[in-house]
Amino acid sequence: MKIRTRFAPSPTGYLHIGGARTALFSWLYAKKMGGEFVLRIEDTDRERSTQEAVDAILEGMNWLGLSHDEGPVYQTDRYDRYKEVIKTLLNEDNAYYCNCSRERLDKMREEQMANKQKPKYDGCCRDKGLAEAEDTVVRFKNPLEGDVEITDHVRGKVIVSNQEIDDLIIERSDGNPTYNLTVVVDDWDMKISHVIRGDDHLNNTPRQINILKALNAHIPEYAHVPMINGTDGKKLSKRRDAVSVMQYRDDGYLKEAVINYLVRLGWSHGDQEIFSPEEMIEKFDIDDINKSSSSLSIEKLQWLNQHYMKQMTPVQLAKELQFYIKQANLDITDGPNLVEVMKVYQERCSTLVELVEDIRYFYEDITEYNAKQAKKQFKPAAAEVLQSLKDSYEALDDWSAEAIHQVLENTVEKLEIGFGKVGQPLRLAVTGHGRSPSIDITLELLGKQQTLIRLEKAIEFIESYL
RNA sequence: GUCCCCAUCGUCUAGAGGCCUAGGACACCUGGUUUUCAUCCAGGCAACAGGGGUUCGACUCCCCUUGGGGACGCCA
Repeated sequence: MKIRTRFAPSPTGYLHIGGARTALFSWLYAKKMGGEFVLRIEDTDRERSTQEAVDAILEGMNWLGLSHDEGPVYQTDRYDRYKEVIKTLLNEDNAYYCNCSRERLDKMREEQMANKQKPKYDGCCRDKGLAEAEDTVVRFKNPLEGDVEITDHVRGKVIVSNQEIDDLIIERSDGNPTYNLTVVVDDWDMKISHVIRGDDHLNNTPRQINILKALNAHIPEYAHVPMINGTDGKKLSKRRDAVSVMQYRDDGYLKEAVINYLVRLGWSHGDQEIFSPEEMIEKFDIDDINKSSSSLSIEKLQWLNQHYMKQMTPVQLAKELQFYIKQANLDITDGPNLVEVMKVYQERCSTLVELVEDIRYFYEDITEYNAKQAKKQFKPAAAEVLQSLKDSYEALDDWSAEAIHQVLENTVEKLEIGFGKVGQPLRLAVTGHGRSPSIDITLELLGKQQTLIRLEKAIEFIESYL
């Protein structure tokens, strides 16, 4: 049998990080098995589904490179089919019309809760043989006795008593089918062999299996993957955590890092931390997915991101950075060649956003000096050092890192002070803060003219301070 | 409340009864390299939730407790 997996989000918001991981797992498994990955949009909730959300999900999938082999299939395009299945269920006495009012249902639930019982539909209309009417819904006739057994690739065997499951609504009073019916029909029709989805659906599985059985349909294999918690170990929260996948891109993370981070959340292969896409496909297996939920760790993501940034070629990195340069409103037309800057900067940052900010001084005037550094480096004596450097650099024709470095050494010797007393004030003068690549390379990239201007400014700054 | 699921360092995890004095990674700390920062290298701190069984022997199996999560919708 051909392996077919699917990702079936409901378009009520962006693609969130947990959904992305589920999609990744489904995608990896399909790829590994030489199967197909289907994208299905579960938009039967007409109230909440939006086109913007569909676009956002597609954008997220696209960014991560989780391409689908089939779809996107929209459930709203398949209403005729759902109607047909519901009719079959009705005809075969596996479903019935129900005219219980919402008020009655609400009241019943309340009473059951008060009686320390699990709220369940009491089957009031189950044997009434009601006909379709204005306010009727269709309910599935769940078996009254026996157990449902789920064999899950992550959980193992899970057994649920049918007494725990009530007669769920499969068609709303407005004629729209509901989730539990549509997933079942779609997974069946689309010949989905493996349903890989979030843990939150585990409780729905027994009722879905019952519907499948009533339909005499093939029951797929299941893998319910655990949830992802926020950085504090609690449920993901929009306020604390970056939940949307695109937020990670905007925050300066490479898709390679995000994918690698996600694959290791709930899955592992021995002690290996870094996986190329090919390795992931080769080594991933749904039987190796962990049972317990995991928490997000931005530090680890940052480490992975830095790893992938270091691994890129300067040209690739420069290309990748374009998006962030635009976002940061930085104009790089005047200043050193970006690729050259990447060469000396790519090991120094953990996100692309940070990288843009770190190289900003090459392309824009310094508006202020880092206060802490200024206090430390811009002491009165530094003005003299900077003046000496400025004089020497002014006279320097060969603006190469080697020559620049030679000047530095000469200055150290001439003034009889330590390297730190020269290098650090100089670094602060030209970059505005205390960190940069080797100071000679930094100056070379910055250029002679800018170097002299900034030295002059720094000297003025120190003198005005006195 | 009822049902279902889960439980190893702060975090991600290895561990499928003896290989465990519980391994790796991130973070953190220390030292080295670096005129700075970062990288890199060396080292360190740090966990089997608790209690009962089963067994010659439990991180590994069973039960209970505790703690966390999920479901209980005319949402998906």
